[in-house]
Amino acid sequence: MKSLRDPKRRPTHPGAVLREDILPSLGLTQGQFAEHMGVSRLTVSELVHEKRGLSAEIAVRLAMVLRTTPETWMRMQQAVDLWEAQQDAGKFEKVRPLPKALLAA
Amino acid sequence: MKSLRDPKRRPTHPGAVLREDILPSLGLTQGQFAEHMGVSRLTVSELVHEKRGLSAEIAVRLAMVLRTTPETWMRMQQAVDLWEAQQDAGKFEKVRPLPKALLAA
DNA sequence: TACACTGTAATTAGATAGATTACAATTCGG
DNA sequence: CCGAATTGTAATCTATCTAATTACAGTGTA
Repeated sequence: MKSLRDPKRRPTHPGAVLREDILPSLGLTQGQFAEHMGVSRLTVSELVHEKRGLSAEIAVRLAMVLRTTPETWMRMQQAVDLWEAQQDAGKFEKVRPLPKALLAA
Repeated sequence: MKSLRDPKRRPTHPGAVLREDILPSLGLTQGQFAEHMGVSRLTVSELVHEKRGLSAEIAVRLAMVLRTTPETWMRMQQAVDLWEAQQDAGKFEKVRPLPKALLAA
């Protein structure tokens, strides 16, 4: 019923989790949270509004602050990145899949 | 015994897989493979020599050419990105983990 | 030897992350 | 209600990265 990466809707941006789950439940302001992360308030604000991607560095910082693993955050961002790349269908017109025969090896 | 993301060695770069597995088994030159992907020869060469990361766009192209999924390639690159980010231990000195008490919610 | 393939370098263009600063709008506590 | 805190946004700057193109030297190998 639900295929995984097909013409689906845009996957959840990690910033949405910060915005909707983490920050509210912590009762911290963006500024306070930014301080914990050791980044500027603007970095948090733009993340929360999905104006930028979540970099590996930010994933590590989040994991440290929240005492979790960076992989979770990386996975979410990866899903968004992949989805974004695939939107540009035109870019891949010249791609020539290899004949199945060749891929046996 | 083996922890997952600790002070481990650098994870395998996706370019290494191209270099050591894919290209040899296909018997294609870098130039030919680049044509299939619809990118320049240089892009393939630098990937194969791990001079650059594997972007989401390249992951999609590889998946199309090799008739697999882009996620495999993304995961490999993600591991490298995370490892790289964590090398810079100094960058994270000012990070202040939240008290466990606060993270109960 | 001639040709194909490869590694590399230089250059250019376009994106992106992050810092800093600034300002207007909004929210909220006293 | 008012002043302070918080927020959204914009502009600017630096640094980094991808990718294309072009070029050239080395290494094969038929």
